[in-house]
Amino acid sequence: MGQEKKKARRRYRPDESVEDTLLRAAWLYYYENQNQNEIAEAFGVSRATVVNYLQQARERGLVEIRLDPAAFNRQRISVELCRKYGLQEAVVVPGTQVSLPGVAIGAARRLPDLLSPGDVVGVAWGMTIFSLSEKLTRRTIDNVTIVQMVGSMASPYVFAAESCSTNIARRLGARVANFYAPAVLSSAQAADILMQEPIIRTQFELLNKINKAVFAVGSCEMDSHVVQSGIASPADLETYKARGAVGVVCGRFIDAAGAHIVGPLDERMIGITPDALRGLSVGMLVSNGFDKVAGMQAAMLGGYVTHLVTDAPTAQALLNLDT
Amino acid sequence: MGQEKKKARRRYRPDESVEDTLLRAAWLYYYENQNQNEIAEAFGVSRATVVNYLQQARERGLVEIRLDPAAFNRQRISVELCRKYGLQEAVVVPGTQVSLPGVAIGAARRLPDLLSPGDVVGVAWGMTIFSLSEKLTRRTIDNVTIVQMVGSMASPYVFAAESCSTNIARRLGARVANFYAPAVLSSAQAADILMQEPIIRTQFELLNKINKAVFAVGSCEMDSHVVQSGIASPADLETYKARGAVGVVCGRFIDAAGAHIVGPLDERMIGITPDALRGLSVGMLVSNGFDKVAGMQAAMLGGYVTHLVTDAPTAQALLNLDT
DNA sequence: CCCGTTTATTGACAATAGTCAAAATGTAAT
DNA sequence: ATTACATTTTGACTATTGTCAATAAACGGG
Repeated sequence: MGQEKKKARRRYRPDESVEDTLLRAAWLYYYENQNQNEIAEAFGVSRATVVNYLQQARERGLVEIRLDPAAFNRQRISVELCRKYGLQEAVVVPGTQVSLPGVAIGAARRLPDLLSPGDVVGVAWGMTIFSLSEKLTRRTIDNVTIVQMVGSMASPYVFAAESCSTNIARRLGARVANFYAPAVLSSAQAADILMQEPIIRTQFELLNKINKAVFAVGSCEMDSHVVQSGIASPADLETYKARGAVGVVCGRFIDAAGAHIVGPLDERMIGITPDALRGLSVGMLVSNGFDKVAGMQAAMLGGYVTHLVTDAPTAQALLNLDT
Repeated sequence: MGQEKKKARRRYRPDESVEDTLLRAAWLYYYENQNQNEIAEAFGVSRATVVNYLQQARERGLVEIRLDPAAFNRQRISVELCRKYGLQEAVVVPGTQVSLPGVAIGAARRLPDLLSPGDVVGVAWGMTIFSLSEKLTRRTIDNVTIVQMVGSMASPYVFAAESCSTNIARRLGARVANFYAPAVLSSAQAADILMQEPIIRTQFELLNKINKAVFAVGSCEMDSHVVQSGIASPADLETYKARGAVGVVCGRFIDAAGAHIVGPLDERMIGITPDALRGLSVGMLVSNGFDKVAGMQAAMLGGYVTHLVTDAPTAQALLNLDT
């Protein structure tokens, strides 16, 4: 009838679930290499709408773009790190800069692949882990439990400590068990009392069941996370440093060999001890920065780490260290 | 110095392996959402070169774009197919047309996910399987053996029968065991003699070890694959049809319930029998087209199928059938 | 050292994709 | 019905990406 341009004006598409539409669009675009114009025509919508469909499909996790993890492990620097520290895997984020967002992306992309149904995953908290938690894309893994490994603190950063575990759990469609306790109390007695609380005991029982864990190391500089977050005072820090501390894992100080240094703070702390991190099927250390190198090495020598995520400059620094 | 435009003319990048470069480019592009201009600048090359890097990264399988398999299984039509035919999974390729390339892409994208190290995978041959084999992207899975399930024939198509298994094996980095025999011989005696040959016996021993299989069904129309490829004469076809044949699996005729119809041809054939396809951990049926519907249903009722890949129109036709 | 060959790279142009404010549609309350 | 509000879609504009023939560097004899 020669008046095709008179558009049958839009209606919502009720006859088909939204996901089906997104999936169809994504299929044509990514698998059949049709362009947005062709898809728009096939669907009878504008191209801009197709752009939206594709965006939504990506947001919902219907489309996943991933770099082959095996390729990272083939990198020279990664191979050398694995050999030097006996790691299962080292993801070295490319780039010449020390980049927190970079390692967070790297860890976020890798983590879901390392999890299986039934896992109980311990999660520390801090800037790095929080950043990781935000870069994770939605991807449900059945029957996973995320367990906060260290009590919360009023954070010096913009995020709440428990949001690390909570974010991760939400994005993975997992259960979450947070600590309803501060990381450090004012006295050993207070800590003891709290430790008797059923809700805290339950958390510790869960901590005994973790088979995988994700954590960073903190440095022993004065501006480090342990101090900033109020877990340790500058004086505490000095005490531990005098006893050989080179890094912090889950709020606990470790020496150059990775051994847990039990000091005055420890009896007032609520959280996992490093020893419980040994022998897990996945111990993912996510850290970068030259100030962390000593601590990272210690953590690896201590046997807490099976999977390392860091960036190229930090990786190189780790390789340059003496063993 | 004001003369930045004077380009330091290109040299090959020797200091770094090619893959590292590709991986770095892909990282920045896909994970850090930098555009090609930024990457070109960072690398000190032209943007066109970055385009090439990214293309190569995709070709080498460093980048993988995948649609969430779970999403396909959430589709109404897929759920209904699974229920009706007791399948583990039904991948229904979106679209309103019957599309061979479509199902080939669908199967090619799904197949690697279903394989694990150590698998021995039986592969039939035909137009569909060949198409699948060409759409597969390179992705190595350790210690996989691909076994041709049906003897070869001078194919009426452009491809050689054994190229189905060979292509698949190559793309998966797997071993391949092809049949050095025709699918059908002129007499039962000839078949018997051939069956005694060590090289053929070895192949059959391997066929007994397959734990997964990929195949299509053929129709019983006069223009069907079995006839075209010379396995069956039109007269043979009529004989089997008179005995209730509705489809062909691995060159063997099956009835509406999926039972293998043993007829005059069978004793002259070299290849797996349908019964050996039952009980595998993956039996992937890849087929589409209205002429195949009866055969597909028969194959599913016969218990040969755990995973179905088809297109939307064919899927709908399968659902419309009486059981 | 020269010269043909191969490979990697580039610039200019064409094609494709993303953005955003405005308009159309759906929804829910009055 | 009518209105106010939220959501979806759209067109026009801009940004980004892909193509391809031309060109420079590396390679491999003779």
